[in-house]
Amino acid sequence: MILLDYRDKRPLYEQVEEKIEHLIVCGVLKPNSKMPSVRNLAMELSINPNTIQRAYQSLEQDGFLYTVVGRGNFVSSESSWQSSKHKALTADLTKVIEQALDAGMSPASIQQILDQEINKKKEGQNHD
Amino acid sequence: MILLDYRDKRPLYEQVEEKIEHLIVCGVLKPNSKMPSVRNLAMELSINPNTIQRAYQSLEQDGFLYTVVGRGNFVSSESSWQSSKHKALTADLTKVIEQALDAGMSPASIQQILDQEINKKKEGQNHD
DNA sequence: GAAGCGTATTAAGTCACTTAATACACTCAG
DNA sequence: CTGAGTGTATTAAGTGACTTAATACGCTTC
Repeated sequence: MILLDYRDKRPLYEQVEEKIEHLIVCGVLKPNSKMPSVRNLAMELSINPNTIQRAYQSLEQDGFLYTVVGRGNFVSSESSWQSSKHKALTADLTKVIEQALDAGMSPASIQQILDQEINKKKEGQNHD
Repeated sequence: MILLDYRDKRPLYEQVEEKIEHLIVCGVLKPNSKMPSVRNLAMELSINPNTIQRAYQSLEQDGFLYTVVGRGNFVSSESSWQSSKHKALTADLTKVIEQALDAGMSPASIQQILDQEINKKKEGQNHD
């Protein structure tokens, strides 16, 4: 299910987290399907259950999983993690824009950057 | 000139950096005026010269100071650090907007956030 | 009540980062 | 051209946060 890379400098729980998120977003793991138990997955990867636990906890925070104590972890519905991602992005955008305005950057400059990125995105899609 | 706060959890060089940046932005330190030498300021604050050196180096990177080897550090012109700040902000904005678009956020949503922040800023200025 | 599950607490290990010690290189006044 | 001033490079010590593990606890189901 998952392959760890020990040459990767990032922590193990982050690798686990990232790969599971990918499997969910890509639709490999379907909503409401059961995830492996923290112990099983830990055994499979030869690491400590707490490491899996930490990954699962983060994934729950981000809306990708939900937990039923004593029963296991399950994949959330798409709407759940989509709204979660949306919230996070909104927070990031708000913060950066606030900073820019506080530092005296003109609204027009920011608008220009936004338009530019939107165009770049469009170009990337339909290059006919 | 500067007072260190040892209860502050942030590193010393960051405190020094921040306070000097503030003095420059506020116009207390005038362009082309000479900064204290790394040794003098270190002595005054009873810390290691390398710590001051590190702060000065960051400030140079950010366009607040310029160095003449063997002579000392000097305050940069306003245009220098203004353009530096502008660049950093532009990079931040570009990155976050890219992320948002890649994650499928609609241009309209982003536009809405921007407009909202611009209005908030305006309100804060002329509350008559 | 036993076997499965998630969870809490604690501690060991490690690693990046901050700070310092020290030696080197440049500039300029005398 | 020397010495006192300046910035700079290298190396190492210290420390603190973070990752991971060991272990014990509590819930759910059959």
